Amino acid sequence: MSDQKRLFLVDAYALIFRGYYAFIKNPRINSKGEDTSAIMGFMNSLLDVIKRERPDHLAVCFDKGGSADRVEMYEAYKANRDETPEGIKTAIPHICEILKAMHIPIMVKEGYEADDVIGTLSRQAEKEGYKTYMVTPDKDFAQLVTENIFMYRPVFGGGYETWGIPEVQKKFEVTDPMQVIDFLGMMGDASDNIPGLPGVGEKTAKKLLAQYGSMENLLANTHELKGKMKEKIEASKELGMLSKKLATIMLDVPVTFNAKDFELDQPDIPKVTEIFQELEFRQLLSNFEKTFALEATSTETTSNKTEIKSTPKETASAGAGQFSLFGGDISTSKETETVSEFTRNTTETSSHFYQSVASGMATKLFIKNLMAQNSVCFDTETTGLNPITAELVGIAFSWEVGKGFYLPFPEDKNEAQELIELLRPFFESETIEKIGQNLKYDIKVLAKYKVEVKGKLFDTMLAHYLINPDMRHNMDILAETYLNYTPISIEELIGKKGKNQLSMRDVALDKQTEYAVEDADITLQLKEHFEKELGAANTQKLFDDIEVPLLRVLAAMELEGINLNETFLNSLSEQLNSDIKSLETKIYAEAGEEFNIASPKQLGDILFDKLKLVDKPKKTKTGQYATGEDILSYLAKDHDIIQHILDYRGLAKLKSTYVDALPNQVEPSTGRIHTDYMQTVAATGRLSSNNPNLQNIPIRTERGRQVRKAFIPRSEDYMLLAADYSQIELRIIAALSNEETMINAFKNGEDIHASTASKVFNVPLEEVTREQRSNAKTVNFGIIYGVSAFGLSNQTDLSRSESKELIDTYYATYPKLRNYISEQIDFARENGYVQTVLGRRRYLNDINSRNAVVRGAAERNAVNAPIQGSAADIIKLAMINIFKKLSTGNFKTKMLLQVHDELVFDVYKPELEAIKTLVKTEMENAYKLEVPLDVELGVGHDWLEAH
DNA sequence: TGCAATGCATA
DNA sequence: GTATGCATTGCAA
Repeated sequence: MSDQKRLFLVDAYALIFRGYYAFIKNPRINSKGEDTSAIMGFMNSLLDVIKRERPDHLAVCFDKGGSADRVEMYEAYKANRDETPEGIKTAIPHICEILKAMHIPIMVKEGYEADDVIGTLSRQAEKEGYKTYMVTPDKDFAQLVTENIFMYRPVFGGGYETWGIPEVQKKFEVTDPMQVIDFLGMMGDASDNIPGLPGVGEKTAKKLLAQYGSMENLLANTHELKGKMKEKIEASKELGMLSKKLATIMLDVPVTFNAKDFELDQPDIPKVTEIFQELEFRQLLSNFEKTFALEATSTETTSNKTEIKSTPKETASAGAGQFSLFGGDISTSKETETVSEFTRNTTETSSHFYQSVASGMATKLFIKNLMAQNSVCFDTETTGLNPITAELVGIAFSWEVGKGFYLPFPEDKNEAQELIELLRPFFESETIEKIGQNLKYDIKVLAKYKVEVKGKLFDTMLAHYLINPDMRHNMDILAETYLNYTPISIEELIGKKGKNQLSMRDVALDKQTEYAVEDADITLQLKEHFEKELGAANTQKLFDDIEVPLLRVLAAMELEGINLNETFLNSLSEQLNSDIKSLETKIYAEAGEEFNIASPKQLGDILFDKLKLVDKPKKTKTGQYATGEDILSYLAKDHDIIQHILDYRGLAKLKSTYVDALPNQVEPSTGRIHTDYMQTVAATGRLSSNNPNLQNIPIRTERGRQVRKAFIPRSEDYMLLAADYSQIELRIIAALSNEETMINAFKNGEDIHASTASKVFNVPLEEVTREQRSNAKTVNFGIIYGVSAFGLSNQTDLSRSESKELIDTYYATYPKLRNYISEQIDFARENGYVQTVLGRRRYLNDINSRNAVVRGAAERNAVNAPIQGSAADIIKLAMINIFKKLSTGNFKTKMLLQVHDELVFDVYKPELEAIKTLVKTEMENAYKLEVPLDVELGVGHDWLEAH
């Protein structure tokens, strides 16, 4: 190895942005509501570099105040950059503080970019005999590469690549790295707003460079070019030279490379520890400690450096002769400490003991051991994702971290049932707690084997939903976030989805075991993690009293499904088809040509380019003409074609999304539609429904409403009952704000929108016009969504100023409502979250954003989330109570659907009166507010009639 | 084949 | 102005 000294220069902003966006779908938010994604991302990269390369010398370089020289040359330089995201701005001071504590020099020079600082330092270091590595993903740096200066680029998916001269030559098709400047100058750079030569992209730039070698030479020989390109380039010679200058990294920044200052020495460990703890970087802290602890030991030991040892890993199969393995003595034998590794742990790097259990005696012994536990994590493996058709392939169990067992299931149905019978005492035990990730799925699978899962439940997915509802809750994400562990991916096991995907049944037993037990093991670890965090506030109660009991309710509703009148839908489809056809003919005639009406792009071109229906049409953000419903509605009265298009769209949507789609969703084995309720996706606490979505079946238009006729009771002996909360969100906001005027209106059973209109427009209740009521209704809803005059005027015929006036009068009428709204916003500012009546939280990181648009959105969330969320809490309570009564009362009636403020039941006719009372009582009394809750009931032979 | 953009259904 | 899910087009890979 060369003993040449190595200097690493880190391009701070580039890594910070990269880190920030790596977490963009899943931002890291700590308990104080701070977005720490950028800090985390940057620190991960920095520690990674230190750990991998152990540089002798290291500095981190920042931009400051942009490049004065470049802006002087070209006003638009970097002008199109979006404003730096809030999460990055707030990260910078933290990062600087950490770097200081780590004794890593920060290099900045006012008026220069990090590129220039790095360029200058690397040249200076080169003269002093250093090898320099520029740590950055930014390709622009390639121009600086020499024999002694390299790029050290993080690559997607982890790891780094080093670019020396040969790599740059290959990447850019140049002979000398300096030509990268010409290359960038020619093709331009959208992100830096370097214009480049018009019409020249990457391909052409490479070609020209190969031919002419430099920008100057190209511009001097434009006579050799041909056609359009010749014209364009000759006309832009100045632009070309300017672009080249802008792309050139400066090498004469007034900074000095002082070797002594740049030496990497031991950080101030207590200080760094303190900062990391403050930011709640548990995993990062341990990485940090390992990174520097390792360095300490490796310098102390004189013996040859020991690389990280390979890890013990055991996948054993317990045959009948190995009973003792169940006795619990295994932990003493092979287990060693988890390896200290910076990178994520995986099944390859973590010590574990996963075992499959053979049939016969081994299984019996295993179950005996299982029954002796107080709390067990389990995970079912099946042949597919649909729990109604999926068959059990195996079940994994774990009750001790790092250890678990896998019980494979025979393919033969009778044998499988025999095996599950052995497990019945476990699943139906009231005393053994069951832990799982998305237990609703496992419960549904086991229900097919007539096994009920009883006893206390702990669902890690639900737990995390309450802890941080804005995140996603896949096990893989949770494992990576909280355990720094990457589980075996299902794709690794059964392949990408599509043609050649295997079934779990086709996977070798040892692989099944590794995968399945790993899931159970991880889930168990996550549980230990989350149960502590649930302690905060009312979260534990919400978990125990709402989400976990609801899981069983939802499982039952989903298994039950709902009956669908397919014959009816088929005839509806025919009708729609002929109507669509005739509209199509009319539209083509009016447009003078045939085109795809469903394509917004083509439609826009026809309407606005060809027919020129409007002087200056509105464009969407992608530059297309906007053809949304709101836009077209304005034009409808002037042009027949518009109304026809709107009708066409409506019918086409109806047909494809509902009338034709629903019959395909009927489950053959039950003949019914089984939706899947997602309990952990809506940040406010609502449920969502998919495959199919039964929460958006049409109702507003006459035509659409017909689809509801297709939802019918299970048989002649049943009727559908629909129970709706009337105005629940308005009642909640009235109650929470303690606005007496509104509360009294509800108490008196008034028509709330008319009542609001009467007060706001100052007319007697009987004289409220339809228009006044309608406007009052819009404002009432607007309040729930966090009104603005702008939004209101968009929704009504009112102008912006009329809207403002209406809102002002509204607030004057209901002063406490206004107070409540500002209280919510203040609360969010102070605490970083808002909460529902049951204490369900929603964190709002942007509430203090300096960006007014972003902040405004967070403020509307602060108003809406408690309202929408409280309504969700209340109906969840009602569902749990009703479900309980239906079971204990041995009713034949089943709860089938939930649509946010509505419940639908399949009612056994003899039970109708009892059920009506039961449902209304439970719903209206699910939660006590200052305002009475009101539930409207409807009964019918289909869902439409029930309304 | 997968993804973003657009549009639209519900509460 | 809040919260979702899904069909379609059209482009990228």
